[in-house]
Amino acid sequence: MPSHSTNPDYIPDIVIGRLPIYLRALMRLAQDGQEVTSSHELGRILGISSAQIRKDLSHFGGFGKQGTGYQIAYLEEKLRQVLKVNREWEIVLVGAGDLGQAVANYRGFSDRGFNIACVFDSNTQKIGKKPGNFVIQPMAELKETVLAKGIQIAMIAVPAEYAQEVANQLIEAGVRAILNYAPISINVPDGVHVQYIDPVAHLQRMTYYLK
Amino acid sequence: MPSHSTNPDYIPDIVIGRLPIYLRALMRLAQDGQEVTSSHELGRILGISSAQIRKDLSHFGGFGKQGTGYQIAYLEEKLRQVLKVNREWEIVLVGAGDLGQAVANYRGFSDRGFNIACVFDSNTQKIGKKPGNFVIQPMAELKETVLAKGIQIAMIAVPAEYAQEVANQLIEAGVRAILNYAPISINVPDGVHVQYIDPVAHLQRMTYYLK
DNA sequence: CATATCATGTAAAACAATGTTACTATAATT
DNA sequence: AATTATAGTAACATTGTTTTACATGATATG
Repeated sequence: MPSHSTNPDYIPDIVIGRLPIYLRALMRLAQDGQEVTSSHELGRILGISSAQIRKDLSHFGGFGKQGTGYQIAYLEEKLRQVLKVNREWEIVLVGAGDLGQAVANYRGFSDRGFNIACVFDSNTQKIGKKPGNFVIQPMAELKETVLAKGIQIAMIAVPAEYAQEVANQLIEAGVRAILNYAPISINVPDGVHVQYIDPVAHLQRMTYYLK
Repeated sequence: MPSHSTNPDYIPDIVIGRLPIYLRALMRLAQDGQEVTSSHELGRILGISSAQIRKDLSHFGGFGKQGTGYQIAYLEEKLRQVLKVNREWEIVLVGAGDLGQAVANYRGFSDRGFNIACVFDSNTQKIGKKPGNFVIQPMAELKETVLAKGIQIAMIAVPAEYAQEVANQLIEAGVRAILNYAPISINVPDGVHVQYIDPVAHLQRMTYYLK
């Protein structure tokens, strides 16, 4: 997450983070049969100011039409291009415990262009066919398999104490983006991106405001 | 998420959001048998500057000792107090499909003080005993049950098209904090907090930087 | 015991993000 | 033709966030 105001092409990560939210809203509007929307409507739906939406989008070009608004299908396509999700991505999943199996079986990934291409676990008893259609492979095969497939994205669903070591191996195998379900922060070199899914952290963030 | 610089007690939400991360790191250090840490060590572990950690903590008082650092157990306890997680919280879960059942069976919640107290689903065929120890109740019983138990926290794991309506019913029943697993933004009145779990949005945020 | 080192807490400064306003250009509607 | 709606842009003000610098106190060392 570099910044460097010296680089005019630099776009704040916080802006990138809002694009999937815009995309999600556009998909919903499209599904409801709507063809055109506006920054005001999007803002109302998302609880974001219309000015901010226009400003965010203007980083990437003019996608709307003055007086009319945005063609939903067109803007959706443009956002997919920007986010590079106008293609399918293969993912490697490490960890086939309860959490890992739930992640493997979650339909939302393949529905939205992310295919789990292989699953690894250190428990040799799990090697073989287990959840859904996935053949669980031993960790020893990770590097070779991931390199061969050229996979750049990983999900980690192992106990916290193993997450860092797993991350190291993944990075060794060429992974550049990690979605970490383990409740622990991991250290990665520059150029590798990490996002965290920790539902309990989200809950704890809200309890502050309760009672 | 109000601000108002007129209120000296106001603490930025982004600061609140980092406290669970600090807590998570402290728990790990404690588990490893360590008794004392410092803002520098925490910063190194978390990839956050030590100054920011000190500043964040200073909002709530002086928890450290100059020259020494922070007693891990003490700081952990203080953070729990601030976040109000030095107690157990009951949660209502709505949605008992694949995702809802996976959420219901996830050990991480009860391990960290969040107990799923009841589960609702609109599919009458699911009413009865299904996942883990949870008896799935019909939506018609939601308001009465949640009000009677005084539950303030909910998790939504229903298809996106039903999420807003479910949220409305939950808020009617007194819920003030919602963890939404449905990939859609929901509108809530002031005083109700929402957090989102959308793994695909996290992945899409990272693909921008790939290739 | 004096000195060096380490670490917190905080004030000030620097930086970044957001919101506001004003404006132009364009499109659709009346 | 006039009115209304909207995007896109720029300038600005405001707010929020992070970093820097440093005074103070604690600990360790020689």
